Amino acid sequence: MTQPVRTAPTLAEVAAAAGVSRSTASRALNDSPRISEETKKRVRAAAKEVNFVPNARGRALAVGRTEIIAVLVTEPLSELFSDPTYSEFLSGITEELSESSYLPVILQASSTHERNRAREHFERRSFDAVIDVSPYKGSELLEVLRELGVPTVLCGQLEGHPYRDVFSTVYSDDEEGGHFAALAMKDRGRKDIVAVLGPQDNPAVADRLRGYRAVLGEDLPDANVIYTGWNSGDGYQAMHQILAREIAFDGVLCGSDRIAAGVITALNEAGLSVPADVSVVGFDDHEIAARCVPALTTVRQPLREEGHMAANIALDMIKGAEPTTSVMHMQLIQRDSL
Amino acid sequence: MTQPVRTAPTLAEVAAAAGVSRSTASRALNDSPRISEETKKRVRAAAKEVNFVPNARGRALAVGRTEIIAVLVTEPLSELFSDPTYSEFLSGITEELSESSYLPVILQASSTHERNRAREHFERRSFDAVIDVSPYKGSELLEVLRELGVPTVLCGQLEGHPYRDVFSTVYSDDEEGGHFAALAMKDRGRKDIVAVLGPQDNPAVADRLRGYRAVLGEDLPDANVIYTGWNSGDGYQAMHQILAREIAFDGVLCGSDRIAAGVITALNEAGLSVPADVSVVGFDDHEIAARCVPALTTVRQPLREEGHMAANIALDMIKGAEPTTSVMHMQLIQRDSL
DNA sequence: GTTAACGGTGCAACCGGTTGTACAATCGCA
DNA sequence: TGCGATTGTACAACCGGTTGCACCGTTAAC
Repeated sequence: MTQPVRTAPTLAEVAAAAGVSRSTASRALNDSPRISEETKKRVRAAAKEVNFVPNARGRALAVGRTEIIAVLVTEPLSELFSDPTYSEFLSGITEELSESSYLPVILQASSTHERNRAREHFERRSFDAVIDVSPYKGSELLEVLRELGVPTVLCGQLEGHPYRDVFSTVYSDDEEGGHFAALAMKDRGRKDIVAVLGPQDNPAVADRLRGYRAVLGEDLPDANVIYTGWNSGDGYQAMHQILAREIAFDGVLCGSDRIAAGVITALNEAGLSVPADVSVVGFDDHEIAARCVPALTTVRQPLREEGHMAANIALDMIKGAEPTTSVMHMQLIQRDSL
Repeated sequence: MTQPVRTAPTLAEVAAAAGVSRSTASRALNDSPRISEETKKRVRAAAKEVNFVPNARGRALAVGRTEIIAVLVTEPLSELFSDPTYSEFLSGITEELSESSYLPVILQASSTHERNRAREHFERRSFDAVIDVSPYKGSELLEVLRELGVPTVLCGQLEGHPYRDVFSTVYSDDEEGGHFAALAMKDRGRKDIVAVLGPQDNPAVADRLRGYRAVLGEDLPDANVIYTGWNSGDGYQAMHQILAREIAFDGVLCGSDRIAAGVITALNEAGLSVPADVSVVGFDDHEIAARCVPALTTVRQPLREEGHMAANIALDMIKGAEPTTSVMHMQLIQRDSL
């Protein structure tokens, strides 16, 4: 009772239906200038008739491309996506590629097993390019990609990475972002700052903290730095802890806008007013930021644009372009929480 | 200054190096019984020598398979992965496939653009099978897959879904899980129950609630049902809200173990003891459950096994097996929080 | 000594497209 | 009328593997 498996129509059938040769049919469908309008019309009609779609395997072999780009994820997916910013970045990639005929697929390679499979498919040239979302780990795979000469884009700042001249790099300047947020606090005259950051092992978190510190120095003591998750619940809980300590503070720098939302809720519950008593600055310019009460001053990270950029660089490299490095800039979005 | 792009060695080169024909080389590498051990050894040595890996494009064309399985995600990735259970499920898939030569890739298809690209690649037969992680949405794609006869596994219970006879289905029985959790509460003599669930639009959440209700009836009034996120911070915040309401309750059913962890923290802060004053039951049997104080009684959802099952069914269908439906069973894990 | 059986190998076709080149038909122009 | 230029099409090779079948040299059996 299975659906009769319809075997897909081939170019030969289309050609026969249109009364032309395979080559003419191919050129007609690819809109070659050497084919007359009349013939093109006939071939297209025939193709539509039999529901023809060029087979990826045949096409890939002929043109030497699979038109698939792998988005490589070398950390556990749960960890990756607990940071909501990644989905924005990934959207940027798919958005950009949807203009082309390329398809992005996410390749998880956190375990050794997975890495081996991935390696194998890289060697087989299953993908035309690779975008590595978290190049801090899994460097054996990078080694393989380098050897194979697969066009590769690294997302994230790699200090002194040995492959600078082989791979392209895209990142936004997290330290600069921290700078902006901290400067805003300073300009507002805030002197006793608390930071509620994301996970401690996140490199972006470290960079942002460095940015904070460069501006604030001792106004942001070690004891006032809290590492937590990225969600509003995490911010809420962290702020509770801080309030319980009964230390004096007049500003909170947050690792994400959702953290900031939770922080504001907790502050309000404690009878503190934002921004009158305490200033709060978020990070990301997530859509939640504008909806907060008060509307959240935050640092905008051009994630979507970063995705666009990564995708475009990948496409260029497929066409033979040289590797490049591209730094995206942060921007302070002034609203009412400061 | 680019790395000289090493063009990959072909089978012909291996054959030449080993002094045999292409066909013999192919058979030797595929361990055909028709080739002598001696020759195999020679060919393998030659292959190793030039670092030969069969090209995916040529191979795919010849064998009619790409050896890539698409894991289709039709909701926004951020939403999907905010539910931590998915990563476990995905791990199950990759784990199982890593035994084979197949590679799973995640295909995001939430926007129309993305769906169109996906559709195109399905039609081109870029993938040998599809595992749909959230088949509740994006049914046009399912229609396409059905028409194309692409082996497809749906993960999730689809009541009265029209494609039952064409697609395979794998799901774990969420209602049964809710049943188990609620029964445990009832057996313990708890009568005033609060439920802190996941997001309201999640189908699994609805099924679990139905399971709770079937057992508890009016012991779980509507007003005591709270929808929130999946994280401990969310549970913490939700429990704060409940405590603020000053209603009487002696049991909390949680939508995830992380929610439960947050709930317990909040209860303790409020001076309530678990399980003496309040019983708490989690969901998932996440690794956090055993580490809670007190250790968390929870419902184990066999996510990893579900992933294994989905992967295996996909492989079987590729080999021509009929579609099947497979229901995974929940299990109550008794610990100390009840 | 001839032949059948058999193990080992190579030739060539095939998978499904794309593309260089040859060729036929049409046209313009002298 | 004859020529080259131009246009539209088809033939055939190619991408890089796999595989049906024919063929070769042994060895064993008669």
